[in-house]
Amino acid sequence: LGVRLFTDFSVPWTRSENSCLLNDVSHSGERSSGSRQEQKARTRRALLDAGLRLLEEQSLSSLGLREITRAVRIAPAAFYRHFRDIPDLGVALVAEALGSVHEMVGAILAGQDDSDERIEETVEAIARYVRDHRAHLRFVSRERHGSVRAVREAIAAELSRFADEVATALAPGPTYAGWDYRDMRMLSELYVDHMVTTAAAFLETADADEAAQAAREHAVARTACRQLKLIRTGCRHWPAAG
Amino acid sequence: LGVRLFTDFSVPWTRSENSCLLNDVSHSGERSSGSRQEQKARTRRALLDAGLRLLEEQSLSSLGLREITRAVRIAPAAFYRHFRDIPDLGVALVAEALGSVHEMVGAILAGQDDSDERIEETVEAIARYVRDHRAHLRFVSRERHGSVRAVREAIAAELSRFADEVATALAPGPTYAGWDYRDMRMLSELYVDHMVTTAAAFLETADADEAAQAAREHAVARTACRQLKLIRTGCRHWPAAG
DNA sequence: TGTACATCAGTGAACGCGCGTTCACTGATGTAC
DNA sequence: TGTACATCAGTGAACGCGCGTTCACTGATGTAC
Repeated sequence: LGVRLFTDFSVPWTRSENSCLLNDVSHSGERSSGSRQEQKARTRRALLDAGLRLLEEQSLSSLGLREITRAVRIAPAAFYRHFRDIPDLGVALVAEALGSVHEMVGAILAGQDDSDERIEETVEAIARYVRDHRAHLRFVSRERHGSVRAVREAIAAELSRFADEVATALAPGPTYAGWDYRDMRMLSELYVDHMVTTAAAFLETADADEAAQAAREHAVARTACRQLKLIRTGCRHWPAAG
Repeated sequence: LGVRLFTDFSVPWTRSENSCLLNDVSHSGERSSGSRQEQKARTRRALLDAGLRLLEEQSLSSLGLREITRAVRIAPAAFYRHFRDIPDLGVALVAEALGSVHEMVGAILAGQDDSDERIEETVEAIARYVRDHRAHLRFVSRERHGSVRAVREAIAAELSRFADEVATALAPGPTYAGWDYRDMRMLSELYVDHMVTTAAAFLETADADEAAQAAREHAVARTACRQLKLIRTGCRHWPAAG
């Protein structure tokens, strides 16, 4: 057993849909035990990667099982060794995509203050994160309101966790001394929604011309910073005197 | 020529995919001139309605041309008399959906002040609008970041127009006396994004239990109101003193 | 008013195609003795 | 260390099906005289 996995999309050179290729992933140096499950894990990864790549230009509900297995160069039926169906793969992608966002959010929240510099660093962190995880975030942004219920719910659950984390991290700050739970929650939801909107805006700055893209990113960042500063100003004077 | 158009989804009673039905839409009372184009317009409407209905549970990229024509009970080929392809129908739906939102936004902006009552009326207007135009708004929310470029761009263009309208309407207010164009633009974009997010949240309150749905709607409305009040507070103290 | 002709929305059959799922199978990896 | 057996990731052929698009067509509506 063993198959060379492809995640590139080069045109196949054979006419047959599923070409059988010799294994060239030798495990000679590794401890033999576990190599079967390692191979399985590698195929699973290849399926997720290929799916993610295909999802940059389409939505989950139109993604074909055969399309993915073709990209990975395995037989269609092999898909079922790893996922029940396409939505199941989608849920796995959500876990992967938003799991790693938790780290970024944690880093942003650590040692939080509300200085201008902090806001600018936060927006810059989002910009960087989008640049480095474009495919994952495009997927989440697209499927957040997509037609696959299980995926929508998985995303909503993760975003709700983000709101919890933000609320917990901010609450001890001096700005929020008199705030009740509802206030903290509405603020953290506003921040999370703003983060999602900003990330989506960064995603849409993609441009063939590198300079043009940088300029558009800069514009999005400036707007996002001002909006965060406006919200911060609101926080400092909350609840409103009149 | 003439065909009875169906927009209901009842199970067909014949085994043949396209059953030919007698015309029962008589035009006897109408002036004969224009009745051909009226019939065409009626079919077009039926296609849009059926598409919209099907799109409540799927995304545009997975919507089938045959699926729509089956719902309307016309031959698949007849679709091409009205739209070039499915994305083309999608763009028509965007124009329809967001065209009517312009009216609501206009009504909200007319005689704008920033009292608590005003904010609550605004959120209530959004809730009502979502209740009355669920399918249209679900479609827009889903396709805003969907995989069909033409539709995404049409939506983005409309939202940008909303931001313009909001900026123009708010600018004369006393609160915004010292604001430059960039500030007004970032604020109006924040408002538009917030409106979109809130509308999407209302969409997701759908629940079989009517009382449960009302409760969830109320929770969304309360949060949205507080967020708008927070932003308003920010506006009143903008630019930040420290 | 009546007749001959043009228009064109909708038909229905045909096409080639790729889809998701099933199934018995293969053969390398892993294990028990 | 060697042998016999179990496991199971991946195979490849087959299935029935619905898809988007094309085409020559039909026949009611509309128009010119």
